[in-house]
Amino acid sequence: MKDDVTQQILTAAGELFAEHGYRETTIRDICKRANVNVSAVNYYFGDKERLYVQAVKNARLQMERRAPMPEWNATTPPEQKLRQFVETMIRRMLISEGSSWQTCLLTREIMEPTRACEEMVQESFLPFFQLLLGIVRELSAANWPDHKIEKIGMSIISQIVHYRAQDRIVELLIGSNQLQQHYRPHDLVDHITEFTLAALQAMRLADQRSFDPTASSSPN
Amino acid sequence: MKDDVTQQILTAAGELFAEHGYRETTIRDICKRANVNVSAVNYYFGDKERLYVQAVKNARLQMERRAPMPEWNATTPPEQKLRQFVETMIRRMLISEGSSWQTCLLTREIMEPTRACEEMVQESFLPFFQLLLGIVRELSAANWPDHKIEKIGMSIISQIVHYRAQDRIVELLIGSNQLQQHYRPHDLVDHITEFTLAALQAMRLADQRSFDPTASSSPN
DNA sequence: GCTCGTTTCAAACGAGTGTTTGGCATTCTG
DNA sequence: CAGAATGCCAAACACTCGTTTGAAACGAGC
Repeated sequence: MKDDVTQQILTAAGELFAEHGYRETTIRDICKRANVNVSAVNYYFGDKERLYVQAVKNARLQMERRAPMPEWNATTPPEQKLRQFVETMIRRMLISEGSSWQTCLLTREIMEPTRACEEMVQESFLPFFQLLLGIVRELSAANWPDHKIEKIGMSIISQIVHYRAQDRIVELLIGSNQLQQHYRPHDLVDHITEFTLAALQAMRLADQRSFDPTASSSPN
Repeated sequence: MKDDVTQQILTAAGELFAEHGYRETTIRDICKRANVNVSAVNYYFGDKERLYVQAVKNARLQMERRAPMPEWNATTPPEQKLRQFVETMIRRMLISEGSSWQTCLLTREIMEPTRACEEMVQESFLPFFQLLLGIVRELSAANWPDHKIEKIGMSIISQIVHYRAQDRIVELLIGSNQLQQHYRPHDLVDHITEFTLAALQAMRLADQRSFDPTASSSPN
């Protein structure tokens, strides 16, 4: 019975924290949704802050379980890896079955980090980002410095995160009609992959040209 | 004297709202910083929410005044326009003289829109975004549909906003050493412009090739 | 059936917050 | 100058919220 109650509280808390944020969510609201007494939070979790940290961790684990990274072997081309990376991240961020309170909560934590943030970064984001950098490295010229690879990685991440973190603004800028028609997860994966691969291709080409100006002489 | 007091309150409120958010800043904190009595807020602004809306508007006007868009004529090449657009937006978002509470406050409003958001979008963001779309259109193939242009615009915006909205995560991912060394505003303008122009160039090329496969036959 | 540890509950506590109030000081006005 | 209007202030009010409390209900083990 104990595990049952804690899980009920964790879920209710996750949903409410995701929707309204830490400060705007009251323990009373959480307990009402979880059908438990107000003092249950303090009894099982100590205080509101520790409940929040647990709820964030719970959300992260659920999210990773829902959209795991695909497995690759040595022959998988980097273009395919990049596409699948973007696909996985979009799935984690934007899947709208039940509109995924898990990612909403984690996005809040990205935008305004609290004590729950550091574990999230260490356990999840840093390895995830390193994986991306490896893919980008495969698609880059050999002589590019690390900080250039990292900036490209940031450019990729930012495009994906944008549609979750600034979703309200996106809707206001392009209208909800366009949004439903042309901004489905699949469309976004296509666009972001295409845009990124195009950029990398042209940057490799420009780099190569600067060493070997005879390759092509078309100006502009 | 009246204008003096309201301006003092607006500034104090803007700084505190930017740093701690709406809910976490109290009227008492604002009035203490502004050296006025607690009841001054209700006397001059009605209530806390209306003060917040005014503070956001005030911040937006100050930000636009600080980093106006450059003037262009008919002969300005679109590549230069894009670079200057990115430069202006980076300056608005990231200038750290006094670490610009104005943009912090506006970024909060982007991430979690309140009643103050709609005016900000209508008055500032929408025309700004339309301007960007015009530039992108100049750099695109003639047959690309509107939603493709818009997605490219989003890719540009997102790269810039990312460094303000997710700045804590950026620091955790790349380390504060790297951040100070390679992520100065100027470096970011360079990278984002280069990345975007490269993407557009290769996308134009790919588009052109699909109509005229004889242009180049290099595989990969 | 009794006991003891655990879980649940209604009620209360105490700190913090937005807002109001009633009066005092200052400034404008006829 | 008298009086009205405005600006300003300390105190109080009303309410919310996180947390605590003390007792009741429950359940396993002897």
